[in-house]
Amino acid sequence: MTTTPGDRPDLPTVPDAELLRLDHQVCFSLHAASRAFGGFYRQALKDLGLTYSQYLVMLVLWEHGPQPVKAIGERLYLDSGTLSPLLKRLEAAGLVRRERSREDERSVLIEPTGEGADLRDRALAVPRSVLAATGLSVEEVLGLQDVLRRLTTALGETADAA
Amino acid sequence: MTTTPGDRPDLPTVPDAELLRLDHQVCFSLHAASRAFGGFYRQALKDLGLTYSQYLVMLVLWEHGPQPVKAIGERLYLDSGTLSPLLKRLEAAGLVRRERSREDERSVLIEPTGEGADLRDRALAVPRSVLAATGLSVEEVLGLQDVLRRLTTALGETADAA
DNA sequence: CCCAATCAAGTTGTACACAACTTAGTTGTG
DNA sequence: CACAACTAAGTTGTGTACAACTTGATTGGG
Repeated sequence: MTTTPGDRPDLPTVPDAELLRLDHQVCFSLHAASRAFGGFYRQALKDLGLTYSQYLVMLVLWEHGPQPVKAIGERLYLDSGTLSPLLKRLEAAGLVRRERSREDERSVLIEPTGEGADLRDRALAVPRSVLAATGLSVEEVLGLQDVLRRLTTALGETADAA
Repeated sequence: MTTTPGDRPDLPTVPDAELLRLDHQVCFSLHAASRAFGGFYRQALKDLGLTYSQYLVMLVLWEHGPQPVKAIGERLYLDSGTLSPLLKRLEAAGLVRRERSREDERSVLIEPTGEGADLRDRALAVPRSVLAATGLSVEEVLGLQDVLRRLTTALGETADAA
């Protein structure tokens, strides 16, 4: 016990109840903020006919062009169990095409349709309203992202270790 | 590029692509961090037989005692659509009792069983390992929480407005 | 007193997320 | 060449989230 994360020699004597409360607040405030974001995006994306996760996939396609399911999954940290049905829904909505690769028959290439590509212009309104809605300064946003990325990396590594 | 974030008067001229990318990173890094946390908790809670959300409910019950579904929902920002099935699973696991209130027959009181109360001691190990796994200093954790809480509030308010 | 509005839970339907598994295609090595 | 190991998608099952709705209880205004 008495885990000392780095820079202070005197934080060991944190009582159980405090630790529990601190922990509760970290994981929970993150969870709550993520869901609040989800709620905002649900509104903002409603007339584009996209869910938040579908929007993330379209962002990847708009930014990096056609690519296999695997590559999309690596960018978004999602596996085929999540992406396969999601991509089928995007296909059913007429926004992407799914095409089995000739070079490697295991791979399926995802590419935006004309309609999917056109959607990008309308999607530009979304980030503007989101940025305004956060009420955060740009410095805070950048700082937040830095902490979150380190957190994601650290948690990912310990998960691998376990 | 005109990458002058924040404190200058000339930030309006942020090009579309930048805005889109910034936005992508905020919502996505939050989403990714939240899911990384989820993965870590999945491991840490496995031998307690709890999911992350069930753990949050138990935290509320351990900290504030027996209370109606409504109150739990207000603390965790969850509605009955999420809580009702979750609480049934906790009941089936023998960790809580659900009892219709006599004063107000609409309300259902949730209270930990003996087994549910006992689980608290074993759960104390979880926050220790989580705190260690984050790799963050206490200052960073507190700063993070502050930003996240303001973010949640701000996004919640604009959602109400819409 | 009565009934419309409100309220707490629960239900239904959709969409992630993810573990565990299956299927089919590819690759490296003996 | 053969075949085991690996890989990419997809499938299945469980568990959140959340909108929209239903049910039954409570309450406030006329």
